[in-house]
Amino acid sequence: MSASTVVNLRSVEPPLRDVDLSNLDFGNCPVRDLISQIGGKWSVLLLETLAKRPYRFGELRRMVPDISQRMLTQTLRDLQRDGYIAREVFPTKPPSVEYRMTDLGYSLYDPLAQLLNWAEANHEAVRAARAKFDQSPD
Amino acid sequence: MSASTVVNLRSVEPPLRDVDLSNLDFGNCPVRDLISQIGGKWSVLLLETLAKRPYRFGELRRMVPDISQRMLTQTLRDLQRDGYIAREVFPTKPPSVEYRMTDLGYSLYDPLAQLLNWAEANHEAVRAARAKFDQSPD
DNA sequence: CAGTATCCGTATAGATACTG
DNA sequence: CAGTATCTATACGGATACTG
Repeated sequence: MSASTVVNLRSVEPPLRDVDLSNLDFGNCPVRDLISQIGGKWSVLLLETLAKRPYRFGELRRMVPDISQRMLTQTLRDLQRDGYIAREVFPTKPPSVEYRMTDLGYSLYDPLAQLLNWAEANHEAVRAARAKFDQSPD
Repeated sequence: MSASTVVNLRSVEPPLRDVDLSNLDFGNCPVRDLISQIGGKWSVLLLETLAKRPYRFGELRRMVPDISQRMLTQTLRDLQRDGYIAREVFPTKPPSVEYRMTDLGYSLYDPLAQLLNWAEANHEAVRAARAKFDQSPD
């Protein structure tokens, strides 16, 4: 969890380099901070949508019909607060508001998309594992 | 978010094409499925730990002191159910149980680690954006 | 159009006590 | 040692109604 975290894929002899849980100090842990944000029910979906192009509030509502107005507002505000998306108000009559992804948002979306690809590619394996476990928990 | 979703990996330039929200069918959405699992408070932490080497239950408890016994058990079972980790019981006296990462778990950990690296590298930017927003919400 | 405000049910997680 | 069982607090998310 430290900055020196290395992806060690082969557990040969233990390099035993600590995951450094000593200063995992939640609330300050950037990883949990990120995960808990994108772990929200709608965050990833909105990031995916806005990665394509900017959208207005009402457009987003129509594109993600299952979301309630409340959750759309809240999720957008959270994403904006963290700097992933920007909100621009056009003083039209009636007012319109546009949301667009920021550079920071795009930089997040790059590794995030790789994770999403993994999910797409491997969800069958996961479902299989799950079915097997539910049948006979080892 | 459907099975036909194609996530474009271009790390450079024009971000992304279709997301295909038309038939996003939650409950079957592999992405939400994954995100909601690793979105749990302890999943990522345990995956990181077990990516290093196998650990026994008690060792995990000591390495992640904040976790309750209940949540440790539950999170480990969930991760096992999805096939990310394996559980092996040694009929010693008293019994000992070892948890280790599976191949599927390692394959997940690869893209996941990239996301974690992003979090480490950019959490200052996020914190800054957040502070600015809290001071004067645009 | 793009939000707020309010209410309420459910899911998630912690504390504590007990067990094969 | 490695868990279960129970109870409880809170966070998350949905529905509905109202507004600049």
